[in-house]
Amino acid sequence: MSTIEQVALLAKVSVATVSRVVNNSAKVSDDTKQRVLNAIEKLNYQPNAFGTFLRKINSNMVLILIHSVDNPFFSQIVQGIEKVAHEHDYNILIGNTYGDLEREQRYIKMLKNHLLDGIVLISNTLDKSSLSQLHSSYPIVQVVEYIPDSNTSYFSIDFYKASLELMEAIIARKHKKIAFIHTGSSCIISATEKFRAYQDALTKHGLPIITNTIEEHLFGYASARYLTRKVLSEHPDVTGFFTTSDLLAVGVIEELRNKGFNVNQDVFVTGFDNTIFSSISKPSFMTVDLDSFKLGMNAMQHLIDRIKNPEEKEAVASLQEYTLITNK
Amino acid sequence: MSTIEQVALLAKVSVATVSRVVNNSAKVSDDTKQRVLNAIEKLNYQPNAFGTFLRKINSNMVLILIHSVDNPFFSQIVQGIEKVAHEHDYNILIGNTYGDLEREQRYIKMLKNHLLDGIVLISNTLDKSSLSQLHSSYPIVQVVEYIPDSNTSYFSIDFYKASLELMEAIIARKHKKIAFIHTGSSCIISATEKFRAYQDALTKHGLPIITNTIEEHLFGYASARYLTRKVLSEHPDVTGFFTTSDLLAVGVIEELRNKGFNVNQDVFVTGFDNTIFSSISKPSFMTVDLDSFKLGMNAMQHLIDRIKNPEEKEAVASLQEYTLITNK
DNA sequence: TTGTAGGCGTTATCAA
DNA sequence: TTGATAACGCCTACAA
Repeated sequence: MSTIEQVALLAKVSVATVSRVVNNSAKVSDDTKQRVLNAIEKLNYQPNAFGTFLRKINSNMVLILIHSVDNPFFSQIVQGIEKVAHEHDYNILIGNTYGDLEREQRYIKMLKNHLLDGIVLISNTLDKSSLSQLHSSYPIVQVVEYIPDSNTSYFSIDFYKASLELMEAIIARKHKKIAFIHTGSSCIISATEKFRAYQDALTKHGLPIITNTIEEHLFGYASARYLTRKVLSEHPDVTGFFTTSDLLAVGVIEELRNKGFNVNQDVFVTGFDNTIFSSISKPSFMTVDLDSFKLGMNAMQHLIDRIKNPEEKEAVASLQEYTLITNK
Repeated sequence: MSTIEQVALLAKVSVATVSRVVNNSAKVSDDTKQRVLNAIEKLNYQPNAFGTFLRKINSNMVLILIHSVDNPFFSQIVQGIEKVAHEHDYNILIGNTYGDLEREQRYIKMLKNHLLDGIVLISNTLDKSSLSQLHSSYPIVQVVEYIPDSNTSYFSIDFYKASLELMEAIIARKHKKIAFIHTGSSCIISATEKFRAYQDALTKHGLPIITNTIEEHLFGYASARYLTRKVLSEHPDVTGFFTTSDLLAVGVIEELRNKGFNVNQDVFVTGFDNTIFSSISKPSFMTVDLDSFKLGMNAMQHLIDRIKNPEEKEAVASLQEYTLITNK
C-alpha cells in the first residue's frame, strides 16, 4: 500500500499538493499536477479512507439492517432507501441479522464506532429500552416493523386497520369460521397488530376465534401447508384464512386445493405485502400493498435529516396509506 | 462525540491507560480501571473506528456485491459466505448493484480505499480486463457468475454440462421442438453457457433451434409469459421449454396452463437454481440444485486465504457438483 | 502499574 | 501556486 507521502516524494512535491490534486480542492499548476498524477499512476496510489474519515468526521455510509436477504418484501423498501441515499451521496450497505441479537449488535457497533453515519432498521431485535437509548445518541430510523413508544422514529402503515379491512372483506363473503395463519416471530408489531385486528373483527361480528394455529416455523410455505392441515382436521368447517404474508397464503391455497376445495368459492384466503408470490399465485388472493418504495424513501429522508441535524431528537411516527388489492 | 483524551482527562489517567482498559490489552490496577470505566460510562465514550483502523491496517469487513437483494437465489450463497466469515471474525456487508457500473464502482472504491478487506462478487458488471486488474491488487473472488479467463478466482458449477443434462431429459421425453426462454442479461456466463448447451444438444439430435425468443425484460414472471405466447404463436408445435430460471419456468407453466396444455404430459418445462419458486410450483418442474451454500462457503474461505496471504495471486477456478431435481 | 511521545494517512490552515 | 505543520483519534514502544 502506497501513501500520500510516497507519492509526494516521487513527484517532488509536498503531501499538501498531492492532496489538492487528488481532491481537486485547490488550484495546482498544470505541470506539477501532471507530475503528481504520474506518481500516483506509477505507485498505484489510492487514498486510505481511514485517514480521510478521521479528518472528515463522517463516512457517508448508511447501513440497512434486515432480517434476511431472502424476504422478497424488502426489495422495494431497499430501493426506496437507495434512491434517496444516492441523491444525497450516501453509500448504502445491507446487513443480515436473522433475528440474531449478536449479529445485530455487531452491526450496531459499527454505528457506535462512527464507522456508519446512520442505520435503517427494517426489522430489529433490540428491546424497547436499548432501542430508545440508541436513538438518543445516534441517527437511526425504523421502517415497516417498529417498537411502539420506543421513542424512535418509524415509517410504517397501520397494520391493525389494514387487517380489519381484510377481515371485513372475508366476513362480507359470508365466511363464519376464519383461521389465523402465521409463522415466524409473533412479537413484531406487524404480527401483533394483525392478530389483534383478527380477534376484534371476529368479536365484533360474534364469530369464533380459531387461535390454536399460531406456531413458530422457519419455512413459511411448508409450515403454512402444515398449519392448514392442522386447522382443517381440528375445525373442518373453517372456510376463511387470514394469513400474515403472501407466501403463507400460497401455501394455504395449495393445501386447500389438494383437499379439493374451490378457492375463492368454497374458501377464501388473504395474504399480505403484495410480493411476487401474490402475482404468480393461481388462483389469486386478496393482499395489502404498502407502497414500500415510498416508505423506504421517507425513512431515508428522515434519517438524513437526523444525520445533518443531530440535536433534533424528537421521534417521528408516520403511518402511510396502503391499498387492498387482488392481482388479476 | 467524546474522545479517548476526554476520558483520560476525566479519569485523571493517561490516554494509554484508557486504551488499555478499552482493549483489555494490559494489566491495569483495579481502582484505576474502575475510574476509567466510570468516565467512559459518564461520557458515553465509544472508540472511533477510524482511529483504530488507521493503526490496524485492515478493517475485517468484507462486502458481497449482488445484483439485487430480491433474487431469492442469492440467499443461500450469502448464508454460506456469512458462516465462514463469522467463524473468522469478518463482518459481512451487502451491496446492490442492479447491474449498474457506477454503483459497482462506488463499492469497489471502498475496497481500493482500504475500507474493505475484500469483495465477493456474486454478479459483476466490470469487463474482463478491469476485473483482472482489480484481482491483481486486491482480494476478490467470484461466485456463481464469473468471467472466464479473467485471471480471477471463481467458484461455480458447469452450467454447460448441467444444461446439456436438462436438454437430454427433455429430449428423452420425445419433445422435438424445444424453445429457449431467457430474460435479463445475456452476456453473463450462466446465460451463455446455457444457450450454448441448448444449441449443442439440439444439433446433436438433429432438432431445430428456436432462437428468436431471447429478449431483454425486467420482470421475469411477466416476460416469461409474454415470451411463451410469442413462441406459441410463431411455433405452435413447440412442446419443450428450457428456461434459465425457476421464476421463468413458473411463468411459462402458467401461460401453458392458460392455453389448456397439460404440463408434464403434453409439454415439458425446466427451470434453474432450485429456489422457492420450484418448491411452490404446481405442477412441479425439473430444475438444477447448485448447493449454493457450499459455493458461498468455499468462495469466502478462498477470499480469507487471499486476504491473509496477499502475495498469492494465482487465480483458482472451481466448478462444483450439482444435481437435477424435481421437487415433489 | 502508569505515562510520554511518536506515528498511522489524511486534510486544512497559515505562510511563503 | 506551493510547502510546513498541526490536527483528527487511536495504539504501542519505551521509560519511569
